[in-house]
This record gives sequence, structure tokens and C-alpha cells, in this order.
Amino acid sequence: MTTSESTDARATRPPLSRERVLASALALADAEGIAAVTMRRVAGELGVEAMSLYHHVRGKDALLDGLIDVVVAEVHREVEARGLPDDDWHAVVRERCLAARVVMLRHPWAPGLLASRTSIPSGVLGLYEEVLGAMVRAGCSYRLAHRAMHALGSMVLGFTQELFSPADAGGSLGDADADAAAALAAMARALPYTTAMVGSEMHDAADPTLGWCDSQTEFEFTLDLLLDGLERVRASA
Amino acid sequence: MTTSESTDARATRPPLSRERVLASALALADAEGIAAVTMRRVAGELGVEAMSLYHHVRGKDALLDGLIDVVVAEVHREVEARGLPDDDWHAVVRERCLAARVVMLRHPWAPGLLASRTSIPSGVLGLYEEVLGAMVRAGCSYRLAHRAMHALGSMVLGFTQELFSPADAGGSLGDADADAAAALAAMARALPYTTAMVGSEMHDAADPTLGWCDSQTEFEFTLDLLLDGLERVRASA
DNA sequence: TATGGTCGCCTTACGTTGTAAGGCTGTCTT
DNA sequence: AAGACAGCCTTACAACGTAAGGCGACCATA
Repeated sequence: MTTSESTDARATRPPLSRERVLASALALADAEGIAAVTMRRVAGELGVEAMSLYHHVRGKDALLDGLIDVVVAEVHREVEARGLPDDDWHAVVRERCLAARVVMLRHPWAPGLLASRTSIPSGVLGLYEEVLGAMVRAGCSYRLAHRAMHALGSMVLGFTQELFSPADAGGSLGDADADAAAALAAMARALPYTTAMVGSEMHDAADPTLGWCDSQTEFEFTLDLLLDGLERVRASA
Repeated sequence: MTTSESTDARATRPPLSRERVLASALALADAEGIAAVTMRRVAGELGVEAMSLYHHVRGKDALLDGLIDVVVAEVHREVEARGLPDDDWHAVVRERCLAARVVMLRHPWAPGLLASRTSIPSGVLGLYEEVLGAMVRAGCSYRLAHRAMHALGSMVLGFTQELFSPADAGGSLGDADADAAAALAAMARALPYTTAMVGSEMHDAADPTLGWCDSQTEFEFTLDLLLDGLERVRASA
């Protein structure tokens, strides 16, 4: 009985593999956040016991490293899917940053996870190399290119960790109207400029229900701010 | 016996308080990283059992929120400790960012923790308000000021999460020389620009033992890049 | 001066986490 | 045929956050 059951189960499902483990973990992280990625949970998703994962992954830390590799590979694929200008360094760098961003938006847990790793994943070095090459070939000094790496890297990772989301800034709506109004009034008194900004931006927003803060636009604005600044430094050197 | 012991212990140490709990957690996080901040561990540091903390802190999450409040208060104090230019928005914003940075450097776990919180801490709103006010009074539109918040915030938080630290880029030194040389050669082949950049920057660095990558300089460079860009947009509007 | 309440801390216990150690069952090699 | 091996499972342990309740010391009131 027990024998036939386990035989059935083994026949039914495809054999485990590092790829299947990582795919399962990725799906789980996307669906329920990185905290849901638990050895037992991932195993359960694969119809298997927790300890079985250890035959394909050294441990939880290695699993998370693998997850990062998957995300970085996705960025590479996204870069290839877009056209490669290759002549204009501005465009080359811009495309890399935007590609990285769409992938980070698909996997909002990725920036935090990346930041938590102690050693830099090798795939990321490949991305840096491409950007670096484009800048240096365009006549940027290594010093300038180095600084660009810091600036752009911190922006790509930082922008997904939205510290300034509408729901938070708006206070806890959904309470009684009186309470909400009082809270809003108190906020307007304590933080007049912030309140005015939210009001002004919400009024200007095309679709206020979607959120007053279109972070894609913000992202591209900041990106161009940096790229223009870098170009200015390059040209003046 | 038991009675006298507990009496002694209670007489010996000052009574617990929210402040003492937070101070202990802060010291622990600074010394051993945020992962070491455990209810049992913090309690142990105070000569107390884990559950005793719950009389002064709602739970672990509230403890971490408290930790953030402490850090934000430290930023405010740092801002006050510096002189207040107050006339030049450029300088006002710059000082805030630099103040935030030195505090983040003192508590490297803070940016990650801040990013992990779901709701924005009220103290941070105060900082935003100051920067926002300076910009708006200087003639920036709310739209521009809003974008500046995103750009500057993501930079301040992102820059401490050094994804590009010397130890990593340099590979694992400390092995046999032959292995290290081989690894370096392989890296030079796979990542020629990166290798060249590290070499170039290390050569130029005043004190190579301190690290080829002076992130304070990088930070200020990026900050000024952003501020100059923002000023240009403001002036042209 | 007794008495009951409250405060501060402790004890015990439960469910969840990562993972070390070892068992069982097929398949493959010699 | 026999032994090695791969793949999965079982059991077990320490550490985690925290719910529930206990116990002594104080303090106000009767």
C-alpha cells in the first residue's frame, strides 16, 4: 500500500530539479511575497517534503541566490528583447535601466533581496560591464563611469521600494468621514507643503483613481536627469 | 532564596522601559546586524526574559518601528547640529541629504529596515516637509518638488546598500596566489571594462588600502548631479 | 491595618522556521 | 547477483514570535 502510493506519486509528478525548485519559489514570491518562500512551502507546492529540496539546492540561502540569478537572467532577456541602439551611450544605458526596472516591477521583492545578499551576483556584473563599456567607448573616464554606476544602480534598486505610496500619504481612509476629515485637517496643519503637494498632484493627475503618483514617469524623469548631468560632465571634460 | 534572588536582580538593574528596550535593540543592531535583533536576544541583553519586553513594546514589529523612529530622530538631531542656511534651497536640501546619509552610515541596517516597513514613518514625513517647503518657497512647482522627493529619497536609501563593494569586485583574495591570479585573469577576460575600471580607480585612489571606492565622494557627486539638474529644470520653467 | 488591585516580570507552551542525520526504495553498474 | 547510488521521506533539534496565565511587590482604600 505505502509502496504503491509512493510509486504512484513518483510516477505522477516529474522528477525534482533545481530549475523546478527555483520556478516554484519564484512563483511563490511573486504571488505571496518573499516571506512566503519557505523550504516547507516551496516543497509543498511541488508535492514533496522540505528535505527533498536539499538534493537540488544547498540550503535556503542558495535558493535565494538562485532566485536572484533567475531575475537577473530575466533582465538580460528583457534587454535583448528591446532593440539595441549600440551607438548612442545615452540610449544604451537608458534601455538597460528601463529593462531592469520592468523586471523589478514584476518581482517587487527582488530589490530588497538583492540588497540583502552579501556578495554581488555574477549576473549583475555582466549588466554593469555592458553599461560601463558603452560609457567608456563614448569617451567617459573610468571615474565618471564608476560614479554613473553608483548613481544608476542606487536609483534602479531604490525606486521600486516606494517609500512614498499614495495609500500611506493619504492617511487611513475608510474610517468614519468625521475622523478622516479631522485627520486630514491635522495633517494639513502639521505638514502644509506635503498636503498641498498631494492635493496639487492629485488634481493634475489624468486618472486620479489610478494613483496620484505615476512612478514610471518619476523614474524616467530622474533617469534623464542623471543621464543629462553625466553627459554634461563628459562633454566638459 | 528565590525571592531574595529576584529581589536582588530587580534592585540591581533599573526598571525596564520602552526607551531602554529600544536602546538595547539599537546597540544590538549596530553591533551584530538587524538579524540579531531578536526578542529573546534583546531581553537577554537587558537581563530579562523575552516576554517581559511585551509590557513596553506591542511586539517585534512595533519594536522595529520604534527603532526606525529612533533613527529618524537622529537624522533630525543631525540636521539641527549643522548650520541652517535656510535661504538657499540647494543648500537646505543638500544638508538634509548629507545628514540622513551620515546617520544611515552609522546604522547600515536602517535603509533596508525602512524599505521593509509597509507604512511610512511619521518622522520621515517631517523631513520630506522641510525639503519640500524649501523647494516650493524657492519657486519649484509641486510637480518638480514631488519628483525631487523620489529622486533624492531613493538615492539616500539606495546608496548605503552598497551593491558594489571593493571586497566583492576584487574576488576572493586570501587564496593561494596562483588561484587568485587565475581568477583575476578570467575576470579580466570576461569583464574587461569592469576590470579596467577597478584597476584605474585603485591606481588613482589616494589611499588604496582604505578602498578604491570612496562612496562619500560618489554620494556627493550624485547628489550634486541631481540638484544641478533640478535647478536647471526650475530655472527653465 | 488588613485587602484587593495593579504593575512588572517570569514560566510554560504552541506553532513555525532552517536543517542535520539517517532510512527506505528503486535503478544502474560491474 | 550484488553492491553502489540517487531521490525522496522521517525524525529530531534549536531558535524564533507570542498567547495565556502565575507570582511577588507595591499602593490605595476601607
